[in-house]
Amino acid sequence: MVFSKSFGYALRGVLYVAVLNEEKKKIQLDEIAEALTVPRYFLGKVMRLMAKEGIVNSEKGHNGGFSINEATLQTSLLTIVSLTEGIKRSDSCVLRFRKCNTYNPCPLHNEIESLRKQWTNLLATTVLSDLMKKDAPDFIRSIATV
Amino acid sequence: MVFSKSFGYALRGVLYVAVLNEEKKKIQLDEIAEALTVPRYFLGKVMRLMAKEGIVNSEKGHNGGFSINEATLQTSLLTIVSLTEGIKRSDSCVLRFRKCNTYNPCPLHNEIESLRKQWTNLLATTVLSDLMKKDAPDFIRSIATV
DNA sequence: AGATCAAAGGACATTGTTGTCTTTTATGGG
DNA sequence: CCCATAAAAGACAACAATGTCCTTTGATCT
Repeated sequence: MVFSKSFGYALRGVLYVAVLNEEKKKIQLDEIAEALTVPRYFLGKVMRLMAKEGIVNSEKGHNGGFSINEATLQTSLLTIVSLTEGIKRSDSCVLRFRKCNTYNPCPLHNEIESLRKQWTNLLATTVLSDLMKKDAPDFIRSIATV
Repeated sequence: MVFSKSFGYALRGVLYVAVLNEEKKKIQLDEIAEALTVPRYFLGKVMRLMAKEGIVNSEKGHNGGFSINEATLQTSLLTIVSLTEGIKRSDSCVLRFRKCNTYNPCPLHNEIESLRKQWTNLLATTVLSDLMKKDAPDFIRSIATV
């Protein structure tokens, strides 16, 4: 129930671009990294992945930078988790028992499945716009550092 | 909601010792590692930690090996998680927002806290004896490999 | 066209987890 | 007392996640 740093950088980076969309359409990596106090080049890789997956737009050169698109605000947390966590948190048994599944469940299988479903459901139904506050400066403060 | 390999090795190693207690009191590392198909020396470190924390007993030399004690079967999953996961999965915000807490909650704070509590409660109230089956061979098969 | 800007991409360092091997220490048996 | 045995302990290798730096690519502006 703890996600990678990559996930945190991705989420907060995209949210930063999204919340500033009213003010300026294009945001540069340097600004994001500084505002969020996040390692610049590592954030670059993460944002690149977000752009490649169509969650944000990115443009090179003069007046380049990251900007939101039609998909951005409707992107679910589950999408970002999936992209940044790889296949790590798959459906393997939490207790790391052998061949634990519906037909051959470990002793906690049902309880764990129930929690896992609630958890996945929360991530799947929460989209980025659900997380944003109207008050941009206040919101930025809330995502500024870990 | 996925634990480290160390956790899995610790849990399954201790369970193996516990379920064989009827047959023989002392179990050697070699046997555990082979039965569970687990890296021997790494398991050694993990079992050493379990012994140091009093979750199992260990004795050197002739007729040495690991054995259970009064605490073993009453050890909770939360205890083993805490020992093997360090302080990683602490109470920091799952969304990795800044200073997220009761007074300054992130947008998902309450939902996440609720799930986190259910999860912690499950781990805290489940002890090793809850996981074990009467049928030792069958149980060993169920924990034999990941 | 040339200069400049900003993301893309690749090389490499650091750190933490996992895995392997060797030596040391403690215990019981002959 | 000496030897065999088994865990303890420490050194080191492999691997993945994270973090840093440098070069390349593509776009815009003059």
